[in-house]
Formats: sequence, structure tokens, C-alpha cells
Amino acid sequence: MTPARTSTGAAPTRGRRPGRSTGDDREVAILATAERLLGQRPFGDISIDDLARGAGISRPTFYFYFPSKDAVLLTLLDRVTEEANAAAGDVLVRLADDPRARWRELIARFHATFGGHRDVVLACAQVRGTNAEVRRLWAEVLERWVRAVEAAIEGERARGAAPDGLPARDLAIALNSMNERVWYATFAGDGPAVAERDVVDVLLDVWLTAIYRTTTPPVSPSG
Amino acid sequence: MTPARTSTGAAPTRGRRPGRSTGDDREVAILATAERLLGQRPFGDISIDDLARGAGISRPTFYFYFPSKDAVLLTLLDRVTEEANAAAGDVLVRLADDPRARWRELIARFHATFGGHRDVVLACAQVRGTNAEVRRLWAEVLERWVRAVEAAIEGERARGAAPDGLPARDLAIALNSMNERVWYATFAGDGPAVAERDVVDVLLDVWLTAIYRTTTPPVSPSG
DNA sequence: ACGGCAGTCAACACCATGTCGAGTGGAATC
DNA sequence: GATTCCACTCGACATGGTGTTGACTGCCGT
Repeated sequence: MTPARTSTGAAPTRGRRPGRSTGDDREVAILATAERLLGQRPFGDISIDDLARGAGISRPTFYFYFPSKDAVLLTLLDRVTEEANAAAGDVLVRLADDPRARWRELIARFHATFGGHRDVVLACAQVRGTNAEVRRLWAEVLERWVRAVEAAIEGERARGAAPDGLPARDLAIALNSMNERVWYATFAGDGPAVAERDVVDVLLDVWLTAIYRTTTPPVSPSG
Repeated sequence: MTPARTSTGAAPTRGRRPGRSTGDDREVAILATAERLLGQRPFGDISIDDLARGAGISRPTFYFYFPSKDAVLLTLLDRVTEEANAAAGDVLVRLADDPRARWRELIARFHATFGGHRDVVLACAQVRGTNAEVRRLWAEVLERWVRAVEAAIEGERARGAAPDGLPARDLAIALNSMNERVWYATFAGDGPAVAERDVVDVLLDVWLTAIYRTTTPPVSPSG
């Protein structure tokens, strides 16, 4: 019957039937092939046939596991954003202890996560233009990070460490957007880009000045 | 023989034979059709046949005028970036007179230009991932703007209005990247975005704090 | 009257995507 | 031990977009 539509989670057009099955390794093989090939050529130059053959199956069989090429990428993206979320964790909870160090830690961890999967991230950025599903997922995770940063900024203002100014949400959007685009340019290596070893400190500097108007924000409320 | 390869300028894969010809209006018709259709659906959903029929010609004839769909978009992008360059003009030459006003003017003019051609800009951002030619052109114009901003920052530092800090080029890249991504989100309207009427002031605020560490930079060298 | 060239298109070759329907083999059920 | 069921597989096909070929038209200069 209609295969590959039931999906594991809430997303409608991704994955395969849930539960155990002998074909689990095939699914993994497809994902592995995709990630491997993304290291060699752009996503658009990888055909479904390439993914299928790489996984040792025929093209029609590919469709048993994924509804489309984009769905494979989406699964890959899911992993990366989950890893990023885990890496970011609760770095911002004890912000007041050492704001500069905490913000830097946050940016550095994202940098490490994305840098470790640059092929996937780059491919997603490309596909985002044409694929609504990828766009939606990315918007979702971005919204989450924006909210976290927004809350942190408001916290800093509440304790008097950061001055009032732009609406915290607008500022959070601007800063997150900057990071996204700067990382993209750095990893893609086309056009004007910040050197990879400098990028964390460059971003950090803009974040700190935009939030605190200084690169050495004050520590703890009454210390 | 091989048509559509000589091009007007330096670019190798764009445009048609130079010189006068009765088919000039056809070329214009294709461009007009493209811009019109981009207002209705994404670039990927527009086929060469759509462009050809919209211009009143057959699909093979389209290839007499443009070597590909992307080349049409590239020509459209050329126009927009030229307009942006003209609009930006020499806003930064008398920066010291009223830095805040000048920077705002610069950002506002770009905003107006891009906003006036958002369909084209959005389409280019999408295609940039898959088309090296678009990527190259965009990198080129971005590099130009980065250099202008870099020089302006160095000027402000020289006159003592802005403190030292990040390398001016890195800062210029970061700020320009932020603008690009924030505008994209604002115009595309997907994901977290700044409201269109606020976006200039939000960007301005980050620019000023990053460059001057204050939103009210000092005027002219000696009072 | 004629050669050449801008301009035009029907027909074709190609390639990637997605679908259909007919299998196959192993585990659970009778 | 036969049977049924289902996860899983793929050959063959339909579709739709891209880019090319080769032949045709009409104008313009000689």
C-alpha cells in the first residue's frame, strides 16, 4: 500500500513506518550516503539514484524509505539542530556570573556544531529557498533560539547590566540573523567572509556592544 | 552559430549579441515577464516555457535571447544592484557632519531599493545556492559595499569618533551580513523577522553600537 | 537576384522524478 | 507443513523540464 507516510513524529512527509524492521540499516545507509556525497558535491548534483545506489538499493526502493530527496536532508538537519540545542543547553542560565564568557560559550558551541556538519548546514541553506518543509523547520529552531536570547537580554536589563534600547526580540532576531549569515559565508567560503578562527570573536564583539554597549559587561548583580 | 554568448559586458554566460536588432523588445519582454511572474510564484515554479510564452515566443527562441533561466534572473539582479549602488551613492563621504543621520540614510536607501524589488532579490537569494554565476555577482557587489563600510569605519576611528576594536573589515562583513539576512527574513516573511517599518532603525542601532559603542556618535572633528 | 544573417520554431534527445504493479522471503498463524 | 501476511524490492512506465538540431522566413545590403 502507500508506503513511507506514517512517519515517526508529527512531521507529515518524512521518514518511514515506525517500529522495528529489517530495513532500518537501509535507512541509515541512505543517510550516510547523503552525508558522504554532500562532502563531495552540492545537493543539487546528487540524484536520488546516487543515494539509492550508494545505499545498495534501487531507485524505487529509495521511495520506500523517504518520500523525496529533500526529506533525507530534512532528517539530517533534524539531527544537527538537535545537537546544536543540546550543545547550547543551559549556557545562559548563569549569565550574570560572567556574561562575556557565557555569551562566548554560546556562540562558540554553535560554531563548533555547525562547523562539524557544514556540508549539511550549507545544503540546507541552499534548499531552504525551494523547500517549504526545510524552511519551516529552520524557522522553528531559529524561533527557539531567538526566544532564548530575547529572554537573556531582558534578564540582563532587569539586573541593570544592560541598558534599555531596542525591543529585546528585535535585537535577538538581528543578532541571530547575523550569526547565521556570517557562518554561512565563512563555511561556504564564497564572497567576503570572516576567517574561520576569528569568527567567534567577531560575532561576540558585535553581540556584546549591541546588548551592553561595551565589550566588558559587568559581573553579577551586587558583586 | 552559437547564439547568445557574446554578451554586452564582461560576463560570459549572459545576454545576447551586442548591437542593434529587431529583437530587443523580445528580450525586454522576457525580462518583464520574469519580473511579473516572480510576483506570483517562486522562481523554481517558473519554467522557461512560461517565460517564452509570456514574451510571445516559443521555447527554443527563448534560447536565442538567454542561455538559461538563471541568466534572466542574473540580468534582473544586475539592474537592482546598480540601482542600489546609485542610491547608496556617496552618502558616506560627509559622514562626520552627522554620523547617525548618514548611516541611517545609507541603510534606509538600501532598504528602499531592495524593498522595491523584493521579488527579484528573494529569487536571487534562493538561486544563489545552486547557481555559481549569481553567487559570484552577489559576492562582487557585497565586496564593494563591505569595502566602502570598512573605509568609513576606519575614517571614523581616525578622527577619534569611533574606538578601536575589531578589524574594520571583519566588522563591515558582519554588519553587512546581518543586514542581508534580516532583510531577507523581513521581505520573505517566513520565520522570525523584524517588522518592515522597524527594520531600518533596528539595523541602525546595531551598526551604531558596534561601530561607536553609542547610538549618538559625536559630530564633526572639532565641535 | 541574391547571399547572408537576425530571428523563429517543430521535433528530438536527454535526464531526473515519481508511480504502478508484480514479485520475494521470512515470521506468525492455522 | 501449508498458508497467509507484510515488510521490502525492483523493472517498467509516465511525466515534465531542459537544452540542441536543423530547417525555414524575411529583410537588408550589394
